[in-house]
Amino acid sequence: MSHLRKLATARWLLQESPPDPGEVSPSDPANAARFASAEPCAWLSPAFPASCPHFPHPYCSPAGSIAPRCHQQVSQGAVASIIPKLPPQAAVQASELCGVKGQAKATSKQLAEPPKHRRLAANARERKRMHGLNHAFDELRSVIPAFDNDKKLSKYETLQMAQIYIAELTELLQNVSQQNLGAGSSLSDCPNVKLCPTKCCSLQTPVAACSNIPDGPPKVLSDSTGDTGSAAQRLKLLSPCKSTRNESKVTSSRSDGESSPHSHSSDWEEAQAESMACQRSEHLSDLSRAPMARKAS
DNA sequence: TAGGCCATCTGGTCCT
DNA sequence: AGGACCAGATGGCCTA
Repeated sequence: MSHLRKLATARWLLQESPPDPGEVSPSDPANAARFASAEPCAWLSPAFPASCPHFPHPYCSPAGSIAPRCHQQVSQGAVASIIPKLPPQAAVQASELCGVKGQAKATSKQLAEPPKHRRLAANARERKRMHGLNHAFDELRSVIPAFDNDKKLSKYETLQMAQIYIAELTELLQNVSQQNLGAGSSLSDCPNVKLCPTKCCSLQTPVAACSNIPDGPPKVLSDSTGDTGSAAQRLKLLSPCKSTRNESKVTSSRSDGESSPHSHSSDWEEAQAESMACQRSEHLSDLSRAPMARKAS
């Protein structure tokens, strides 16, 4: 868990540009306590439930109907394409659910509601829950590296990429820590190295090495190759190889986990890095096989 | 047209 | 008892 906390801070520190208003700074004393908490839920932005300016209530539109995808990156067209799927009763029920919070408790009549109404209410809750899950996936997509593809990452790919991204950031931290121990000079003298400015977390190690570290999370990556020496560069190469990578893709990545998804690319020349990727891919492969085993049972 | 991905519904289970 | 969570089923949309 401490790794995740470090990464939350690392990601913050890697950004040179001022954060978005909605972004959370771990150096903020108010947020420091959150990031210091051992409970991951505490790390979530308090603004999360109302993070979408269009729908103040989480996943409920102002009109009370379900907002299928309450996220800035989702076009209105996408929303419109989903809303009609909702059965009319469900929309009505959802509006009731969305507006009922904080209001009077259920009446005896509501308590004795027929099973059909309960089923509809459960459907609405489930819908809302899944929307929350999708929102979380969207948030995750927004912070992990991705190629400039039109197509967004699938849920499965998003989880894979997040896992790889976290592993690479962790490795980056470890590498720089070792450099810090080995080198006699203070890394804090290097303009490209930033130390966690607060005691909000245990991260007192540099979060960026003095070589080829991108200014921020590589939101959009090109498929250009270059110096593969840094961990950050390797991270680029670990990014999905859909349309921009081709030829020697080892196996295709399937969301049902039937094959071993390999994330490394054909132009990966560093044998060591390739070895690492293979190990990671094997690990991912193991993970991806797990659901199949459960299915088979 | 087949396959992938997704949203939704549904019933079961667990938890508070 | 009611809500959260989960997984299976189903149907729609999109793409190769």
